[in-house]
Amino acid sequence: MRLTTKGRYAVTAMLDLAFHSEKNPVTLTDIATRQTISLSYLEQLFARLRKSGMVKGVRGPGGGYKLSREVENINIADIIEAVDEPVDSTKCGGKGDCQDGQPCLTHDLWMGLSDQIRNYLKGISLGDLLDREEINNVSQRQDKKVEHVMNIKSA
Amino acid sequence: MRLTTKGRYAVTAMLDLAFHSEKNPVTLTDIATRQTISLSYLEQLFARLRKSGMVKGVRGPGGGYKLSREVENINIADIIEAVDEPVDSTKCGGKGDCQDGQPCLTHDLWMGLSDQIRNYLKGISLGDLLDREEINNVSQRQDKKVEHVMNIKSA
DNA sequence: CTAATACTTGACTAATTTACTTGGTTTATT
DNA sequence: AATAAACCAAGTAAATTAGTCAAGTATTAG
Repeated sequence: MRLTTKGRYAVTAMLDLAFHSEKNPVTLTDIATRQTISLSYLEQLFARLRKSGMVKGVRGPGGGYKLSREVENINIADIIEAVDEPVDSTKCGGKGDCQDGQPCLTHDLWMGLSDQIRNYLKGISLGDLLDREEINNVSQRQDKKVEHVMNIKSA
Repeated sequence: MRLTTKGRYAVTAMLDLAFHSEKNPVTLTDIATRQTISLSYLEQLFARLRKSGMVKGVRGPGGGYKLSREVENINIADIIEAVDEPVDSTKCGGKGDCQDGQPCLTHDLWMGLSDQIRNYLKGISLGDLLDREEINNVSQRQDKKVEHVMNIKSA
C-alpha cells in the first residue's frame, strides 16, 4: 500500500463524483474544473477505476461517470489500489532468499505494516468521508449558494 | 503523510538498528549489507533521521549509529516524516482561493484523512514492531539456530 | 601521532513515476 | 448530421527516487 498524490487525486475525484452524482452522470470535465486536475490525467485514473469496477462510464451527450456501487460500499483502500501500480517490495521476489540467512526482514515488516494501513483504509468508505466533509465544510458553502440565489430572486 | 518506498527503507533501517544496537553502535555498512540498501542512500536517510533527533552518530573506530531514544518512544510516523519531503497538497498554498468559490476540497479532505493515518502510525512504535517481528519471525529463526548449535554439540 | 574507521557534504546521474498534452476514435443523444 | 461525451494511445516534461562518486572531517585504538 502506497500513499501518494496520485491516490489523493483519485480519492478526491471519487469524492467529487459521489458528491455530484445524485441524479445525473458527472462529466470528467466538470470534475477537472472543480478539482483543478487535468482532464486527460483524470481519464487515465478513471480508466483504472472503471476496470476495477467502481465507476461506470456513460457515453454520449449527457453522459459522464456514475458510481457503480453505493457510497457505503466503496472504500478508500480500493480506490488507492485501483490507481496505484502494485509494487513488489521484496528484492527476492517473495521467496525469502535475499541474504545470508536473514531472509526478507524488509518484506515481513513492511507487509505487516502495510496490511494494517490497508485494513484501516478499507474501514473508511466514501460515504464516511462524504458525511464528514458535508457536515464540516461543504454544507456551509451550499448554504451560501442558496442564500445567493434567494438574494437574486428577491432583488 | 505519504507512504513510499523511501519511508519503507527508513523504517526498515531503523528497525534493523533497533534490533542490533543493544550494546554497540551499528554501522551503516552493516545495515546496508543486511537490508540490501545502498550505503550512500542510507547515509542520506540517516542524515535526516539524525537531524530530527531519533538517532545519534558515534564517530571513530567501533562507531556507528545508536537510537537516541527508547524504542517505545520512536514512532513510525516520525520516521517517515523525517525522510519525506513535506508536500504542499494544496494548489493555493493553503489560502483556500483555488477555484471559483469551491475552495480546496482536496485540501480539506486529504488533510483530514492524512491526519488520521498519521495518528494511526504515531500510535505504532519501533518497540511494537520489534516485538511483533521478534515473536512472529525472528524467534523461529533463532530457535532453528539453537537447534543447529545443539545438533553440532551432540554430534 | 597516525592510521583506520566512520560519519559529512555535495554534486551528479539513471531510472521511474507523476502529471500533463495532443490528437485522435467511438458512442449516443438531440 | 452535429454534438457531447467517454474512450484510447503515444509521447513528454518535471519531479522524485535511488544510487554513485569523490573529497572531505572527526574520532580513537594502538
